[in-house]
Amino acid sequence: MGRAPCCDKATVKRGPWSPEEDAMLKEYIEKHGTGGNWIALPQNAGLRRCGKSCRLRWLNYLRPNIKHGDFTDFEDRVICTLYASIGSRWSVIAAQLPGRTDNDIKNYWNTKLKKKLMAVLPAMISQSQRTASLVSPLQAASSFLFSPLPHHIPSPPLPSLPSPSYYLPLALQSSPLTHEISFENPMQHYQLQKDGSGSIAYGGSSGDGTCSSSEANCNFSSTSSTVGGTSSDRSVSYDFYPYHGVEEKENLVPASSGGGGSGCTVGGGEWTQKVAADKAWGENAVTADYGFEEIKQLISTNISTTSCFLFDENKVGESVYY
DNA sequence: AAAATCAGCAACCGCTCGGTA
DNA sequence: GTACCGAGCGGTTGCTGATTT
Repeated sequence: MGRAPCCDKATVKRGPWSPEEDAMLKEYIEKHGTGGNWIALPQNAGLRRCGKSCRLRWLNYLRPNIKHGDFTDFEDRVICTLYASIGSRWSVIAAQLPGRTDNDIKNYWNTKLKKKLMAVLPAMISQSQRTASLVSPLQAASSFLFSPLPHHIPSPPLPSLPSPSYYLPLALQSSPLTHEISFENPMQHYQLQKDGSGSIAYGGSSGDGTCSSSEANCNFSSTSSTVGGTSSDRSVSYDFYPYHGVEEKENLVPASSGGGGSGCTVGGGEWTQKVAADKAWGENAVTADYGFEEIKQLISTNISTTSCFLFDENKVGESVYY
């Protein structure tokens, strides 16, 4: 037996919304709010629409401060970085981009961003293979696609951040920041140091957790991490997007209790994702025929190498977790 | 100029999750 | 403890305008 439909499809209007319907819905919600009951709302508002349809229309189109149109490089980066970290959780990604809806981002990814990456990656991969570059194909692709972020983004001081070292992509950082503050503070400078296990962990500096607009090394994005030291000492400066709004299970796990120094784990392992070893850039031949998963894995691999810095010199090609 | 193809996006569908009786 | 219900989410569909043949 199937689930009962949420509304009577025979009496409910479907398809595109007319301006009149938009006006009715907008007027009703502005006057009365949603009342936390989308099912009853269309009837109260005098609309012959399904409650779900009303909700969708409001959230994706009529809600105030909705941004439509071109996505900026900054938004592209946020989407790519978060997609690599958490996958297709569009609502979470949308929460990081004020004015953007999950539907918008999803459409944008599927129609443009994915293709953009696909178009550039093959060339970048072959280049990195030719030059045995330390820069991953996706890093190169990202640099190619996205110009550096402007340094004039206002950055009021951030609250202190936890100081322990972490083995997680900082894109998964659960921050107490408000949405607005988070947006105003898209960058956070972290120092990474190689630890004794061969992995490199984050070392957040709680006392100096600000990133003023005048700081020249505020190069947000995992794909544009700058190597702050020599390749031998592997001291790396890393700038990240303070991610918040994730569930408890996604919270950072301190290195001391986490993956034992051999991997990047998330929560109780529920979000642990295996990245196929043979997708590791530079390790094996990579074809230009990328599918959705391949792109994700490539990005993930990139995140692993630039955000987690978990490449184990002794076990090259071993599965990487994040 | 017309037909075919492509791309973008709004909207729908069905599932999961959380709250509650 | 469980069944039910509504909200929310992500995947998919289908319409429409743009572009190509």
